[in-house]
Order: sequence, then structure tokens, then C-alpha cells
Amino acid sequence: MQKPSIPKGTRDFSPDEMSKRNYIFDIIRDVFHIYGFKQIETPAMENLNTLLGKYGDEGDKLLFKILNSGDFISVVSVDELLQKNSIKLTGKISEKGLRYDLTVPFARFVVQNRDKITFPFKRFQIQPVWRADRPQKGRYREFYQCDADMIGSDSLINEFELLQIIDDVFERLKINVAIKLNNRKILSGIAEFIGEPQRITDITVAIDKFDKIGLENVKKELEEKNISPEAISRLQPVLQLKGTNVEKLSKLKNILSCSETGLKGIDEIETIFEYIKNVPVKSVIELDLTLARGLNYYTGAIIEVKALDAEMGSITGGGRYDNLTGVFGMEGISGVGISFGADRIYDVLNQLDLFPENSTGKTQLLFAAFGKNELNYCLPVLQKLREAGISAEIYPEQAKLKKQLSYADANKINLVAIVGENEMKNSSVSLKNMITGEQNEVKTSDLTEILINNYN
RNA sequence: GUGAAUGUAGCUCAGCAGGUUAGAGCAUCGGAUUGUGGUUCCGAGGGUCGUGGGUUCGAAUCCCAUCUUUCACCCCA
Repeated sequence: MQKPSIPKGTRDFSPDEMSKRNYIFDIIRDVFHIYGFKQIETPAMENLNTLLGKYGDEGDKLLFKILNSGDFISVVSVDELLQKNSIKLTGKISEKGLRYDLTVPFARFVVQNRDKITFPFKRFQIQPVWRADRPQKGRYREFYQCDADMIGSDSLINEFELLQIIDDVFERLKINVAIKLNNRKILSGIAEFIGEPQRITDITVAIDKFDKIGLENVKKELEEKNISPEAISRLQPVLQLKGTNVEKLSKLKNILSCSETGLKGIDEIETIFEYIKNVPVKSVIELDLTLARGLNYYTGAIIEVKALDAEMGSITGGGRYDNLTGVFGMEGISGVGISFGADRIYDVLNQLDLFPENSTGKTQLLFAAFGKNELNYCLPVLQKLREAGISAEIYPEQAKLKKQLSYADANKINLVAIVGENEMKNSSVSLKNMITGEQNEVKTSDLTEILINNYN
């Protein structure tokens, strides 16, 4: 006998979990719709050349690759096998991979369907993605992302609307969040300012950890990456800028006065804050100069959201990417997007006990019949209820009443219509309320109305 | 990729200075109650102690290997 199991980092979702998950997805979908986004889906697998090279070396390692079909090893020479070079070999025997995020497949979609798309194009997408990462807390190998992107518009209105969407979604979910904002151009400006413009990636990766590991460890990491001591000492006061967003920005303007790129970034952030001044959002929005995020295709705004009352990594993130479609042969298209991490949001809602009591998908009424004749007697009544939009079911076996009531109990069905010889004689059912224990005999002709009144 | 922990019934776990029939709670099934659940009482089924090897008269218990899961780092949602 084989033991049942599922792959590392994957999960089954029970009916209970699904109704909770759908609560999250429904809210996100609703908000996306309200802001005018249209839903698309893309395949679970993409051609590997679509995915490779888009997420950096680390990302490439985390791609799930799919073996070619058929006799895939026959095309490999003995020499190549003996070399035991996994990367080279993978290229020969695998041409497809599971998608790593929704943004790159979306870029591919845009380029491939440019003739059918009117720009600016606003799309959203709610689908699973896969990463061959070592799973740990809040981290899975299969998880869902809920992405909204607008592509083909440089306007900072888009960034502002994304912040509104974040605000809206978390207000509906009743999660208090802090939205952190930064701009890649400011980070470039800082790298210029400290005299290490080429090392922007190493620098951002290190300062991104500021919150987590503290100033000293950031400095240590920068040293290890051979950033000069002078550069590090110039960087320190920038990281320690304090005050309100406005104060930070004005100080930063002085510091970055020599960097055109840096000033552009500051200007972008200021414009976004202007919009917010006009139409306030409820969440706290904080300019965080240490926010970098790993994905290196970001070129402008960087957004990250953390729950205030829960221990959890970022639950939403996003930013602007100026030329994601360029690699697919479509230059000069700028996009900006966000991604809600549904699985982490689920964990946060669970931790804070914020899921609503009566979620969807409950059966309202169960028919419990004693025998064959009773089953036949119930079927037309059942059909009438269903036509009226009432969710009802019948216990399909001839079983003891005890068993049937237990079934109702286990499935949290609050009403049971019990049918035996007496009820059949009277054209009625015995309607038992499972919560109060009360039981009345009611005519089958009245049943629909009773249920509708009961639940509205 | 690096480091650490873990694995005993369907689930959660006890048992482990080696000792003969491996336990509990929950879940399942049956009965008390042949038309009344959720509470209560009684009973039953269910285990190659992750897998393979070793030490020993004897291994769930000690040693080695391997796999699994979990946690942390790297990275990330």
C-alpha cells in the first residue's frame, strides 16, 4: 500500500478553507473591477526562454522545469551526459517551465496580443505561481498571486490608483496596514551620491535588510561586497533620515542635488503625495528609503505593504517597470502593477481572527427520508426549493435518522426536513431546527416561503 | 545552495538510562436510543514504531545511511 502525500510546499484546501480563500479572492476581484481592470488568464506553463533571465540568477534556479515529452534523453550525447552539467543538460531536455510570477507572462501576453489591446491596458489576474524554493513559514512552492497592472501609461495617476486599491482591499478585509513607498530612481541617486553607481544591485539588496538586521549588519554586508568605506560612511546618514515624509524629501533633495536621476525620483514621489493630499487614503503611507525589493526589473515607484498587527513578511508588493516588454521586442512601453499575496493574507486573517462568521457555501436544508417511498416523495419538493434558489440537499441513502442528523451536524446544515409515513400522509415534513432543537410539522407547499423568510 | 530539528493509529501526541501483549485523546464504526444530531455512557476496529542497514540474547528506544516534514539563513509573496 502506498502512503498518500503531496509534494513539498503544496497544500490541499478543505471546503472550509476554500470558503475563506474565496472571501479574500472575491474582495480583491471586486476592487479590481471597480477600478476598471479586466481579468485575463495565462497558461500554468510557459516556454522556458520566456521565463529565463527575467528574475536574476537566483530566480532562474527557482524555476520549475518541465521535462520534454517523448524520448527526451535520446537527443543528448554520451559526452554531454558524462559532463554532468545540470544547467546545460536542462536546456536540452526541458523547454517549458511553470510560471514564477504573473508579471512576466503578462508582458509576454501584451506583446503577443498587441493588435487586440488598446493602450493603456489595465488587466488583473488571479492564478497560482510556482517556485522551487525551500518552503518555510508563510512560504510555499505553489501559491496564489492577485495581480493588477496598467501598461502603456507613464502617468503617476496609475501609482496613485494602485495605492487606493491597496487601501480599499485592506479596508474591506479589516486589516490595518502600513504602505511603504520608495523609488528606484532615488536608490540610483543614492548610489551615485556615494560614488558607487555601478553597484546599485548589491547596495539595494543590503539596505533592503535594514529593518530586519539593523545598521551595523548592513554595513558589514556592504563591506563584504567590497563597497568602499568612504561610500558606506556617506550612505549611513541617508539611511538614518528621520521625520515626516515631507521632511525626508526636502533633506533628500539637498543630498541628491547632484543626481538628475535621484531628483526625478523625488519629483515622482512628491507628485504621488500631491494626489494623496487631494484624495486621502486611510492607511499610513510612509516613504521608506531602505525599501528596495529584489525584483530588478523595477525602475520607478516601489510599493510594499505590511500588516501592522501580525507577524508576517510583506503581504502585497509592486512597482513600476519601464521596459518589461522590451525583451519581447516591444520597446518604450511602461507599466506599473501590484501583487496581493493571497496566501499570506489568509494567514494574517487567521492569526487576527478576522474571517467573517457565515461564509458562503452552506446548505440551508437537508431532507432526511426513512425509505424508498419517502425519498421519492421528497424529490419534487427538493426541486422546488432549488428552483427558488435555496441551497438544499437530500441524504441519498436509506439510513437511520441518527446518521442523517449527524450528517447535517457535520456539515453545519441548520434545518432538516424529516419525512416518514405520517408526513407523507399529511403532505408535510417535520422541520427541525438544529440549533434550537425545535421541530414543527409544516405543509410542503409552505416550505419554500418559510425558508425564504427564514434567511432574509 | 547553507545550518538545525523532526518522523509512533486517519489526526494530535505519550512511551525512549534497551526487556517480552506499543498507549491516550480526537476521529470512525456498533450499542444504550428499531423516527431525533450536537452532550453522556458502554464496546469494537485500526500500528511492517518513516525506510534500509548495524550493535545486542533482545531495538519504537542506541549507531550509520537515506527519505519526509518543519524552522532559520540565502532569496522572496
